[in-house]
Amino acid sequence: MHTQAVEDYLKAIYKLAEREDKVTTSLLAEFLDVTPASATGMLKKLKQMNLAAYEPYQGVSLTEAGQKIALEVIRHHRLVELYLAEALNVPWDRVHEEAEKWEHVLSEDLEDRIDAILGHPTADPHGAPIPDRDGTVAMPALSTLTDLEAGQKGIIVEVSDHDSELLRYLGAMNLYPETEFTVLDVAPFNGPITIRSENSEKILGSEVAGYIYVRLT
Amino acid sequence: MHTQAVEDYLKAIYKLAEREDKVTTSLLAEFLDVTPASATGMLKKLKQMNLAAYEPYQGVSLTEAGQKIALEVIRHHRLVELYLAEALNVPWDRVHEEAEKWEHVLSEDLEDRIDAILGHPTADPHGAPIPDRDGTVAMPALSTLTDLEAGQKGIIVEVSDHDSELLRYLGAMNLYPETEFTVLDVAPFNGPITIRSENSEKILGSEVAGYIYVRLT
DNA sequence: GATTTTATTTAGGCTTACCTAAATAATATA
DNA sequence: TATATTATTTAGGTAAGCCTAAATAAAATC
Repeated sequence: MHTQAVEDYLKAIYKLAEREDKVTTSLLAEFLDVTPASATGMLKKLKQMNLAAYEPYQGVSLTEAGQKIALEVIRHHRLVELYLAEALNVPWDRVHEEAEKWEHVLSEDLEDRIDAILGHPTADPHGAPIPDRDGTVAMPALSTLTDLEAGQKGIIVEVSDHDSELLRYLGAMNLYPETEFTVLDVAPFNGPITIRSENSEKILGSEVAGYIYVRLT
Repeated sequence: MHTQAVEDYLKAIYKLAEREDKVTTSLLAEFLDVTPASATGMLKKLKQMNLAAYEPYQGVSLTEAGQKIALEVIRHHRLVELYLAEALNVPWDRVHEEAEKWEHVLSEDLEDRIDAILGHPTADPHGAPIPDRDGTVAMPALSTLTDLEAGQKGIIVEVSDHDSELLRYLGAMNLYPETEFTVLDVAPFNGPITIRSENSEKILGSEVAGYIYVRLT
């Protein structure tokens, strides 16, 4: 078993690598809310443990072993999030922070029980995919709502879970994963996007729209 | 929030004080599986924080503040144990170790949800009382099975949860809390005790019988 | 190409909670 | 009472994981 800090770093590197082409020390440090110096120290350690490929000044990436652990942690996290939402009715804007603590104390046995009770789910409450036990994840190429044009129809697949304020806002508008919609209007110059879903019109600013990942239907 | 080590020490002191008239450094150290020197260090710290009354060479006891925290931790632990057993079907000989990890990451909000789902229970799967939110515990004076004589009837209230081997043994015999029984025979010289419960006779060695807490009916 | 700015690393410290070994206090025994 | 045994504490050290400040490398700008 690795320390919580090691697990957190691996998870962070994995997540950053998904959306940045180079994971730098300072990016990682900012993400984890530590100083770059602390991140440097941990990166050396991760390299030492063969969990990350790291060359000074050149950024970092995960080794296969590191990625495996990262995916295990993410699997724990997302299973717990879903369990909290489904079984304990924790509102979706709070599951993230609770799961952040639980993911590190979940035994494999309990993971299996939760997985079974939930019926081997494939996505967490925000629509993020739950990695398999063996470390495979479905990673469909998604658009964000800002990529669409008036007239297009789609379905919400996932929403960013980093800001709970955003989640409350979306929840209040009933914009959850699986929600279908039609784009009615896209105002120019990064203006608001108007959509129709569940028979009501909703107007979203472009920043919010950028946090909503969709699939065209 | 206190560190996990602080919480563990407070809980240990509370539990030891229940059954020993003096909680010494070495007793505590043995219970927590650390060296007496380490325990001394933590006791100084707990005194410093006003959580424990401690005089060198004189043993330790909890202050009111310390006891409050200890009871909160124990409440968390026992609620989680029960939840694991009821909701996730974790066998009763394993709930203790899982709860040991969870008790430190349980938010008050989640505690409330679990408490409500379980219907505000008063005892964990081993029959140990669950402290109230405000820190009150029912502490009935219990006998152990070894205190009884042939012919007496009783009900199992609680069993010791420290040894999972014991729990499996008792579980195999269906001797859970709430089980009613009649003492048929008590062999002399700490010999085996024969009881009848659920229409079958069971013979228990005196060591095992000493771990079973009962109430006469 | 020289200089400034930004990114990153190194150096040295801190805290928590543990350890071992040595010293001292309390208790038991002769 | 003197001595031996046991219990406890003190002293000094280790490992993680964080910090700040100073040094250095890389990139951007003149």
